[in-house]
Amino acid sequence: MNGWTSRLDYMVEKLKGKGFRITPQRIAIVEVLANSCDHPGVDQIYREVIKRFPTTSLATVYKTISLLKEIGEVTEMGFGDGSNRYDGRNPHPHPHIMCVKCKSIIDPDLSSLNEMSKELSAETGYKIVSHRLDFFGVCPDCQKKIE
Amino acid sequence: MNGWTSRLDYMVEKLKGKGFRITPQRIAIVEVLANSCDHPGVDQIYREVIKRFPTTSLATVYKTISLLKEIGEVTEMGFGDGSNRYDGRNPHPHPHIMCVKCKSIIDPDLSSLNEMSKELSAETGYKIVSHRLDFFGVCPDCQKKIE
DNA sequence: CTGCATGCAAATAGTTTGCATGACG
DNA sequence: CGTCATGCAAACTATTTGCATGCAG
Repeated sequence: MNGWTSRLDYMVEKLKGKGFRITPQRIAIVEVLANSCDHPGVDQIYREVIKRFPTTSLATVYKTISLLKEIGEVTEMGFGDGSNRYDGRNPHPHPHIMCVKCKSIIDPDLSSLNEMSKELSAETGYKIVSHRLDFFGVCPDCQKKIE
Repeated sequence: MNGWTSRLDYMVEKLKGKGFRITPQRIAIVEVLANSCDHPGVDQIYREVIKRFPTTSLATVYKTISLLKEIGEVTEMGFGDGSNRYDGRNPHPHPHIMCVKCKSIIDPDLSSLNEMSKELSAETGYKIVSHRLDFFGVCPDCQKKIE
């Protein structure tokens, strides 16, 4: 993120370093994940990837995402209703806001989360390893549109 | 919750008030949801219900849960991996902690969430309608068990 | 009685898996 | 060259839906 190496490169190098092979399909998938700011779903990633590698299969997309999840470079955001979205830019837990109308997702700034974890840990005795904080609302654009 | 009427009664009355029919299956399902502190999944609710109404179908469980979600008396907690858990005791958004080993879920005390929503609203222009805050960790019991 | 609720089975959607073929290292 | 990745199709799982029958109001 500091300029002399891109997130794309970082993820590719990490895969390489773990002994995984670098294939054009994987590069394409990682590239979409590294460059998408809109927290894409599998379908969206798939559609982007086949623009450049039309033979790529959905299974490969799933397998690659799964691989990236395992090495901790992609976060899956499950929304119960069978719609997973992915964050490949910042895989560490952080808050999201999803618009309930247009389904867009953004990353708001919000501190005081780590403190919360610690407070919680002390209070409950749990060893906190992760968290998720999602807000649901109506984005400014959708508020303007007449129902 | 204040003694002179139970959560079960409240939910049944609300269903009745909205014009829905009160069937023994619905009572049984609502009862499980109203009395379970462990945030049960559909399978668990189903298994409890057929103890008393062996003919109850899974479809009815799903339909009733869906109904209760619509009238705002049950919260669905989706965990992406196709494992929904439900909270029928306190349907308003509140934090959870799930143990990543035994999958138990408890409700910790944690204030300062509403402030967060307001701060967020002011910052992003979103009209926040809901949120979810889930922590993942290892519960005290599971920490004792040797891996 | 009348219509909504039930229960069964089939349909659906998202995701995973097995296996033969192909290509990275 | 050997092994791992790919792509296809079939398998899976959780959930939804259609429809005939049953029961609540």
